Amino acid sequence: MSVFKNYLLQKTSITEDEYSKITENLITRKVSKGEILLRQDKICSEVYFVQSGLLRSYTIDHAGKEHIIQFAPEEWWIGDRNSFYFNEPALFFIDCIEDSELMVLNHPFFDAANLIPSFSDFNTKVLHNHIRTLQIRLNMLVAATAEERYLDFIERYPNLTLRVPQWMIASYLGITPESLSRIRKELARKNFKPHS
Amino acid sequence: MSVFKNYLLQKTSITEDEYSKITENLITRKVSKGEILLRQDKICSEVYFVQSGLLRSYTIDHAGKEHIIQFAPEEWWIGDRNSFYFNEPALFFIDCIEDSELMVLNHPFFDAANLIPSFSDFNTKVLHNHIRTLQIRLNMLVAATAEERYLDFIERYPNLTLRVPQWMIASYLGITPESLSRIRKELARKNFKPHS
DNA sequence: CCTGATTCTTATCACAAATCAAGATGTTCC
DNA sequence: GGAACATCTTGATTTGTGATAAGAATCAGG
Repeated sequence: MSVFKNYLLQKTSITEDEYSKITENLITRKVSKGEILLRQDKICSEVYFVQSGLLRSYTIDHAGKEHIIQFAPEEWWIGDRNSFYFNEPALFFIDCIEDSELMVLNHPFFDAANLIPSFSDFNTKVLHNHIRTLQIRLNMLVAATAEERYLDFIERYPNLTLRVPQWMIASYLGITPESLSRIRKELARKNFKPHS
Repeated sequence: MSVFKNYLLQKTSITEDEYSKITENLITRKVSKGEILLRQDKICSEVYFVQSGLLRSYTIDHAGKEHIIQFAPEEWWIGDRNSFYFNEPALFFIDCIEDSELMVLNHPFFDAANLIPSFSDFNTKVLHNHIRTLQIRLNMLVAATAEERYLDFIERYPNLTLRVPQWMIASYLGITPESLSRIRKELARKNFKPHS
């Protein structure tokens, strides 16, 4: 059974028959490290469900510097919901951090699946989850220090801490790799131990 | 006709009859400047549609400092969607900047209204709009300088610029009022003119 | 009105983080 | 195994913003 099927059957009350029907035209895609799946200012016409591997979304500022918005490991959704829904230019890039396998979800899929109330309800839940994630991220950025944001990150995404290079974590936290290195050094000095 | 009725009939294909039916138990609430409508860590059980006036949402950090998340003038929605939907503690406060009149939308309203497809579709659109707003806000915070954020703000919310005190704009931008004052001075020196 | 409170500006000082630079360590791939 | 590259750390310096304080301008209420 695919990761996506297992996920949907577990999270919703969709039946096997309904699942078969709405996913009959779905495809999975294998992508390699470094591959770009969405470019800023392009229309996002697909939302991805990560079956294995790791993706990220990020913007590039006027100075050409990357700023990571989100990581998407196994069983996460990623895509520019705004661009997908409104057919507007995407607000960020999406690319591949590890070789990954994705379920590719397009408009025909959502149109068909949303006819099933249990999927439609679940999709609404996913949207609310997305809102929560963005809101928490926003709160941390405006209200917490770099050190607090780092501690929050390793608590919230413990397995990512080991999987992504530190310069990406720094980018996600909104600081430079040098600053993150110093924060880690200071935490070590204060005898802080991760995973305790 | 209430601002809310006018808004809904204009933005959706809801009929007058349907409107009457779903809103029969709705109430409007008049609130005064300074009144707190939602407290962080409490459950958000109402979403507000602002008919007149101006609200804001904000968090308070560990040091006790406010950070404004959002302004909500006429015809805007405000509420902690996450707390409302998941029954979780709210991530921010909501209070009143100007005396305002609100349409108070609770769970019974949404339960009834979502039975009407044209409302349900519209609600999904509102959620996507919210996601877009949060995403743009996030992008600005991580990728733009304080000056860029200020210029973006006065372009995006020209009428708010005149209605809210500058220390609130500074709080929204994630800087101190002093820093905003310096930025404005510098912009004036560079001969920048708003509303040209 | 007048008074007190709030808001905005300006100045000085301090500090956190960015930048610049160099070295050390680790990884990939031929 | 070694070359080439990427990553992480550390140090020196600069820069932007915060903290604090004080004065000017504006606003609100008795």
